[in-house]
Amino acid sequence: MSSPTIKDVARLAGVSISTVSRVMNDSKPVSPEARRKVLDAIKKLDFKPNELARSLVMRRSNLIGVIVKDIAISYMTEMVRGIEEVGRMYNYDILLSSSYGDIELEKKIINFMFTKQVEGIVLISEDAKPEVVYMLQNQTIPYIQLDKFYNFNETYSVTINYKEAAKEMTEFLIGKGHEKILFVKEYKNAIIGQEKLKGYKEVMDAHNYFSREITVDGVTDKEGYKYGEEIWKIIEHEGITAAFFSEDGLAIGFLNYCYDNNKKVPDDISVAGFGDIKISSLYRPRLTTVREPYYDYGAVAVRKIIKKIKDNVEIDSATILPSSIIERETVKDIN
Amino acid sequence: MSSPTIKDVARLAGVSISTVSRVMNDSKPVSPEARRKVLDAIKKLDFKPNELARSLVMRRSNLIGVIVKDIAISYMTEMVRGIEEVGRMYNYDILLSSSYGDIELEKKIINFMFTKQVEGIVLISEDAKPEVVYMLQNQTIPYIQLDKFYNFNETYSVTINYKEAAKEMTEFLIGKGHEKILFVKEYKNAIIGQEKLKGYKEVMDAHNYFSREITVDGVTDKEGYKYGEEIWKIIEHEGITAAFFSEDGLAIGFLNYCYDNNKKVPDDISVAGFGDIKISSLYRPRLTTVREPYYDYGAVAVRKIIKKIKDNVEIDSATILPSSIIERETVKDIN
DNA sequence: TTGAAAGCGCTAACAG
DNA sequence: CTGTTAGCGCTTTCAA
Repeated sequence: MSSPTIKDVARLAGVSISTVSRVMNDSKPVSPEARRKVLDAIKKLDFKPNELARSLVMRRSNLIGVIVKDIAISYMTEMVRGIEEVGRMYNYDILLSSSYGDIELEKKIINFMFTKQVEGIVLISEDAKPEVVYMLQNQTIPYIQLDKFYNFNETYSVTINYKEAAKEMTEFLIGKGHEKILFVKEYKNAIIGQEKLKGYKEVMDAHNYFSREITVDGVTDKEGYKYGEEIWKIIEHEGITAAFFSEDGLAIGFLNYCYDNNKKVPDDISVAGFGDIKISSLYRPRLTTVREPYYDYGAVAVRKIIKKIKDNVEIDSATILPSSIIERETVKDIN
Repeated sequence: MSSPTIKDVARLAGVSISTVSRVMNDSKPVSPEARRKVLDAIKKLDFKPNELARSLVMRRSNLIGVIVKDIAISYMTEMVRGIEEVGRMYNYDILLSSSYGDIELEKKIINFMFTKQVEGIVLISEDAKPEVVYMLQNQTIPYIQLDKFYNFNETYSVTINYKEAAKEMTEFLIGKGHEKILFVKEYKNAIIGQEKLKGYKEVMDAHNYFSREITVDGVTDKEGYKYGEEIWKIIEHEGITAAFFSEDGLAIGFLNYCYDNNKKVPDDISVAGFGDIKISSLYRPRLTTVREPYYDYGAVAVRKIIKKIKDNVEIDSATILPSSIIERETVKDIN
């Protein structure tokens, strides 16, 4: 009934369990004769080693715990993909859990992952709470935080240079002839949002253009839509020609608002986003935006974790990846 | 250095490891005194039981293996969400792997999951190959297949009644005054696509309307776009007023084609989809479509698996969930 | 109510 | 090259 064990294989092959173990792992020389018998027995019994037992004795679970806020958020999915693909290259498997932003649940999940003996953790929670970060810091398993909005510099992470990226986009807009640019910033105290804002401001200042911002309470299309009217008022009132959203979700929501209210993009207003989430290239008009390498965030993160596991060498706390401007259809050249 | 074990707790508490185990699991009466000492020790050492060891002896991993074609496909994500949320309710964790449609990899993953002692498997591969299904059938771990395009009736699954749903949508379109309706079908031999087509045809026949179909080699917006021109020719040539796509992805691609080629939806052509994937309600104009309960597919699937695990009672091979028509903006009332 | 001991399936000295 | 043995960290008889 229950699956065969190494013992069954040994018995059938007429050797000891050590020999079986040795051929399975190629860990020590085994005579061709014995090897053949073992291999035969394995095939005959359709034997599959119990990884749990192996993990127990090896003290290696080959598991990476991934905690996401919500797997349905498309950019998180991209990250998970990166994690999974390179994880598999190194024979690591993914234990996945969603926290839905519930901090107590998140803490429970982390503890739970410890009990499952994960060898590393990547936390994708958008806005990890200090308590949680603290938990992670005060233990020995390597971890990386992949937070799109908040990130604590003391923590291991992989990001782009948000400020530089925002500067580039602002320059891009200016290059297209825009001087009155509105910056729409996510959340109130999102650290990363602040960075983007800084970049925008620096460039505007350098050009002696008047900078104008509005902060929106959220990051999704819902909020972009909700604030549409308010944003539009500013646009009209101040003669804004381009709106630079700190998040694609917000931009898409605003695009929806425009569609529903008969404002033409980019004729009536140019809009730029930040992130290049999946929908941005699918939507019409296609969103011009800053591309963040989500897949690579994940890929690099596991790579760092695995390196730490293998070599136990301290990893640099932050890795900065390149970003780029993706020009599509929502920004008009008004030169 | 390494984390404390049950032995350490026992030593510190001055009791045997059995006693520690008993208080952890409430498995047998323990004197209040001993319990207190154990609890103290646990707290003092910040002891976390090793689930691997426990699983080994209990022969229960509390793991459900989930194999998806690609986690970045949005409806799959929804399913995974359902799996995860109800899984957690029963204390099951998700071991996630993507197959990217590679059948050899898929088989490897399945075997691998067996070695990890998963207690159940849910396979979300869009078009599981017979070989793979065969593997699943010839072993004892419960499994469920969640395939959107192909599904083998002999296999455990949870779906909607595709034919009925397509009938409803066709009736809906007719109710809006459309008589010349084009059905755009995914793939060549997708069984589920056939079902939808049947539903459409039955209704058209019943009304004595001429049915017209085209089969497209794919299911995503890419193909919907690619076939846009061909579809449009048919529309013009045959005076079609509404196009019913067997998949939302296809419909979105076609909507993009229309946008890029200055065809107005729904003024020039009405379009309906099937699935209600995430983008369908975000896109403008919003897509009128058939809603499939993706989250519930996943939720019901695990529930069935867990029931099988717990009660070892045979589960009905297919569960049919309700679907519904979501009326939005892409279908015009031409009555 | 408790502890000793066996064992889950496997790996890794150790001796031969 | 091979078998014996001692665990990995935990649960669970079995006696006491």
